[in-house]
This record gives sequence, structure tokens and C-alpha cells, in this order.
Amino acid sequence: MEDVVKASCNSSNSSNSSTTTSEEEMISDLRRGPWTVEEDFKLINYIASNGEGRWNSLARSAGLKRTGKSCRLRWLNYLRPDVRRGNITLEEQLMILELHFRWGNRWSKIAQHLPGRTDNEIKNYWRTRVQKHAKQLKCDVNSKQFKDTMKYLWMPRLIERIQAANTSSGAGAGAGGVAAVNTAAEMGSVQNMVPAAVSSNSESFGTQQVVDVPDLINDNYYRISGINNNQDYGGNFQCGYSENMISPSGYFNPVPEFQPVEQNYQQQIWLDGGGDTSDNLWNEDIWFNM
DNA sequence: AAGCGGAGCAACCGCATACGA
DNA sequence: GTCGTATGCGGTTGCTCCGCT
Repeated sequence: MEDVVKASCNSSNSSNSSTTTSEEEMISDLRRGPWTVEEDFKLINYIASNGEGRWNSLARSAGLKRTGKSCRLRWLNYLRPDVRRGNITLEEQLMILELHFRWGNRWSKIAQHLPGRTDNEIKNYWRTRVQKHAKQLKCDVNSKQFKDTMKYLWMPRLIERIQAANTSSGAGAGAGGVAAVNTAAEMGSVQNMVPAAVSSNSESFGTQQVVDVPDLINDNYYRISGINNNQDYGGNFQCGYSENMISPSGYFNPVPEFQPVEQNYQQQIWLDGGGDTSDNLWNEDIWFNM
């Protein structure tokens, strides 16, 4: 498991890699695989004393038989003191969806707007959770069908949930709300987050100022289909993809088309799979309890 | 209780870019 | 301008855990 790789054995891997350095090759044996507690302590203590950066020499000076890249990754993704661990919150899910719409698989860029979250974590979230749903829907995660599903169903429902949590938390709705779950310092308040997605063009995401992040739901997404955003995610829009959303496996029923006034009702139909909630993809638990 | 399969996640790999000599 | 090295990023792999049969 925690194999020690002799440099000679490693040469085939690294010979054509631009990242191969003489420094790394000079290390007689490189450890790979999971980090031990002892290694973690060495890395933490060294960085505490000397700071980070110059990872190759850091690895050597700290007495770690690891590549600089490995040390850097371990530090950034796991050992860094401000790394947040645990479940991705609803706000974070919404943020990830929004930012992924804008930037695609720019995980590092997305992570910059989720304090404490690493690009690796967001990438894993996307692959294990979001792509799973696409797979269940038998459509590609990059397909219009799936993107529409996220735009018109998933994200509005996320927002509703955030707002519901905000209300029920009784945190004064002001700067509190769901932020009780994530401290304001970490995530910013719902007021900061949700309005950016729902009702304004605020560029404030959490505690950071996000430059040029569009109000995707109001300004972009809903207008794509001619959606009037004067009403809660509803307005006069015709969602024409419903026919394409007929699941081959019969997970949910076809809906003729979204109708303006009944949008919430239609959403519920979709989410509930037309009434049979026993084993359908639109059970909210599947979408939101991730 | 044992085997199996899927989910989640840490870590690795290869490529691109930045930077300095 | 070129070359070598360092760093960053996105894709992928493989291990561990857990639930199901």
C-alpha cells in the first residue's frame, strides 16, 4: 500500500515528465501512497517554522521522502489550517453549480470562491455527486438536458431550501440565516449568497468579492428560454425540454411543458416523479442530501 | 459471516505555464 | 530567446469504507 518506490523503478514514469527534476531523482527512494501521521507532523512543523513554497527543497529539508508536488498537495488539500472539511452545504452546492456554469471544470478558480474548500474536494464533489445524477438520468453531464435540469429544478430548489433554512433558523434573516451552519467568516451569510443568485446582481459571495460573476439564474439562465424573472423563478417561460426528459427507465413522468403559474407545481411533479416517490430520481433526498 | 459492488476521497500523473539563469 | 526547474491545474487511479445480498 504505502510502497516505497526506488528511483530506478520510477524512471519510466518520470522520464518523459517535464516535472522530473534532478532534485527528485537525487532522492534515493521516494515514498508514495497515503501519508502517515509522522509525515504529516514533519510537514506541518517544517512549514510552521519555515513557511511554504520551494516544495522540492522543502521536502528534502523536512526529511520527507516525498516529491515536492506530493508535499504541496498534502498541505493544500489536507493539512492547511483553514481547510474546511465535512459535507458540502446547500450554499456551497449552489455556488458550485453557478460557478461551474460560468467556468466549467475550472476547479481551482471555483475553489477560490468557496473559502476553505479545495479544488480537489470540489472536483470530487462534482464527479461523485453531480455526475452521478447525470448518469442516473442517462444523459451527459454537459448535455443541455442536464444543464437545464440543474438550472430549472435543482438550483431553484436549492435556493428555496436555503431560504427555508434561513427563515426557520430564526436567525433574524439578516446576516445570520444558514450562516449559523457556516460561520459568517467562513461562508458569508445567506443574504450575501442567495441574493446573488436570486434577486440581485450582487457580486458579493461570502466574504470575498467575486468579480464578474453573473446572476446566473435571473440574468442568464432564465432568460435563455425567455423566462420572466419577475416572479419567483417562474415568470412566463416555456421549458421545452420536458419531452426530452422522459426517462427511459420511467423514473419520472413526462410533463407537457412548464406553465408559468404552475411552475412550482410542475417542479414538484418532477421532483416527485409524478407521485411515485418510492424510487425515483426526483426524490429530493437524492438531489440534496449529498 | 462472508463476499461483492458502489461511493467517496486522497493521492498520483501528465501537461501547461511561470519564472529565473 | 532558450533552457531548465518550480509550481499549478485538471484528469485519473486506486484504496477504504459501507451497505446490500
